[in-house]
Amino acid sequence: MATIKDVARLAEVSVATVSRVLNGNGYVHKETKDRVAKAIQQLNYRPNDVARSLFKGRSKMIALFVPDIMNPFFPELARAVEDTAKQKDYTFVLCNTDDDPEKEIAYIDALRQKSLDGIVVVSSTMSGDYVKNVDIPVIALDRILHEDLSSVTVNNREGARQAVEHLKKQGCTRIAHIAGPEHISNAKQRMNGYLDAVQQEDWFKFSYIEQGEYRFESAKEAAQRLLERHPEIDGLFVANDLMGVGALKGAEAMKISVPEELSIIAFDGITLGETTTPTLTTMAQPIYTIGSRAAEMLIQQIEQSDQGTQVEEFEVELIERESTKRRHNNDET
Amino acid sequence: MATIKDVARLAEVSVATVSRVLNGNGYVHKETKDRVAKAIQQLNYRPNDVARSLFKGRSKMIALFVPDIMNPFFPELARAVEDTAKQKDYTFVLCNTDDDPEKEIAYIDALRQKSLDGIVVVSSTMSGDYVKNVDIPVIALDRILHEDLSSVTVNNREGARQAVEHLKKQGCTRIAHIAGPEHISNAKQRMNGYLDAVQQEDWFKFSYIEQGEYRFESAKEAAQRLLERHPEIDGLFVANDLMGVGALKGAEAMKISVPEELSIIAFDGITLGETTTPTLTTMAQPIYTIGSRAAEMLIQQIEQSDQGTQVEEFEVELIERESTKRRHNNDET
DNA sequence: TTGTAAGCGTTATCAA
DNA sequence: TTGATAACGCTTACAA
Repeated sequence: MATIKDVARLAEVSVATVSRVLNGNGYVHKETKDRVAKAIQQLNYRPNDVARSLFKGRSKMIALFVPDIMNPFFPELARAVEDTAKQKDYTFVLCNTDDDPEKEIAYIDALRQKSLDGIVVVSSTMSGDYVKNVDIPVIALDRILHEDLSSVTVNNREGARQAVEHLKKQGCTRIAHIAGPEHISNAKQRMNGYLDAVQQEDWFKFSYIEQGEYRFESAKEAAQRLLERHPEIDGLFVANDLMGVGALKGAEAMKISVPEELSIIAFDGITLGETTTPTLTTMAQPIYTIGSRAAEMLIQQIEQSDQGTQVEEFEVELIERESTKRRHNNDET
Repeated sequence: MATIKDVARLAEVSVATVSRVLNGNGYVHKETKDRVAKAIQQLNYRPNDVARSLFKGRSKMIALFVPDIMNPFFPELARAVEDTAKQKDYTFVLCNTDDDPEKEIAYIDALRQKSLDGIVVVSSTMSGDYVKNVDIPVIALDRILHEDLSSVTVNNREGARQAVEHLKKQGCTRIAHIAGPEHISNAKQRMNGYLDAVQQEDWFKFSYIEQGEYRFESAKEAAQRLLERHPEIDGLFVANDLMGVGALKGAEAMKISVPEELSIIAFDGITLGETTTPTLTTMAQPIYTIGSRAAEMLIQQIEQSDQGTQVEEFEVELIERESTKRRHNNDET
């Protein structure tokens, strides 16, 4: 690979001059600039980013931390962050943390040694205090980590409430909930939204809530327990689509037909919900948008560090599919 | 961040000595070594990888190129490569190429500037000649790019043949195929495997093959065209699971019940096939294994560049699920 | 408008 | 067994 010295030699100027035309800094005579440009062309010269990074202390790399890219919610987020990174000329590093704080810290350590410039984090396990002491910008995505850490999320609580309202509108009269882990902020918010919508109903009992751990199998089992215990349930709000699909399977296993006997609505809007039978009604997040926005925000903070804490919340949107359907016993307009 | 100089000063030695204890090179007196170790501890010193990279011309970073991480086949591969990279102390860069040769080249260019050490590539569009001139190790994964480029794949042709044999064993008598893009090596191999199994059957016609482009929608339409044109079809081998799910949906749209009237088997073994109704029978690749193996191979080639071209082929395995079932009209033992 | 040279944080060569 | 120092390729004072 050609270096700046080779270019300088060929163009018969000093490396400083080459550097100047490279970066558009300082004055450089039109003619010499052309000479340098030609040399760069001839040698197919590309500046060495490592040398640049060493000098600047910055690498033009950002990372995305996700629990596990195999969870179908994360690929779209990853795609969004990567696209945005590329567009702004950053390299994209992907880290699977398995929600393990030690791994998260180990990654941060390792990446700091490479002068990583910033991190978009989907995590519920990283200590807020720890994050605050990381010396590069960090944006929380999808889950809130700490009050005064910048974040990009959706209106989970209100969206959850709307999901339940949708079931009511469809005529459901006993609506249960399969929840995500309480230590994950969005799971808690979604449960609160469910409670907002059902708590004053006289039929409501806390045993209408089951824990599904944001996992397929676990949600399938939760659905079965729920339907066993409460055969009167005719509506189910599931805290995310992955579990929603599990619930679909749970109902299927119990020969309860969806949506005829049981309506199911979930949350997220991942494509998985389009491939099941029946397809899954859901409160869709603008997944790509939030990922992309988080990356933008991060890069902005990297490039002009004066920014304070930024918090953005996007709205979810109902996507009606086959797993919910109007009940006959409720003929309101 | 503390530098090696700080450590040297604190330990009252030269930077050379610190470097020696850091890397376990050369002789260093036990006592001084301890002193240095203590200084490192006290300062919580971490060597600057950028400086190291500059000196060594290597970055301890590898990349994975995939067409699109949102395609459900790739996350597991990405996970495998990332895990392996981490385990060997490499940083993992993810690139979505959209099967666009220009993007692929642009990525390679950009990453070479960062002294990237090697690439695992899933691609059908990158020019083999181009790849051969890349000056770092490249391993092709899942798809073969060029005869003398190291690769990790599965026995697509034989696996496909077995898939069709399975349908036959289940009693299917008219077996069609939804194929992937012919320019993708594994798609072509799978089609050949299909042909191996059906070409001498007297019922076989080339119009039993439809193009599904490795996409859900497209496969759904292909299935509908196929079943419309050839209502006698009672078995369908689909070149990958994503399309298999599309085919399931196509049959559903036409009110053809699977597996009662039509058996469907696909290829890949992604989890998506476990969530559909009916669940999808498939020839499962050892996805994690091949990803992990490709990464290992890559790192091996990086660290001892004497290796020649290595080609490894893994075997696929039948996973029977609900979309195939024994036909009554065939009672062989 | 251009060049010289110091410095970014390492490693490795050579001498002591 | 240890220390000086050049080198990796770049950017940016500072000088000219």
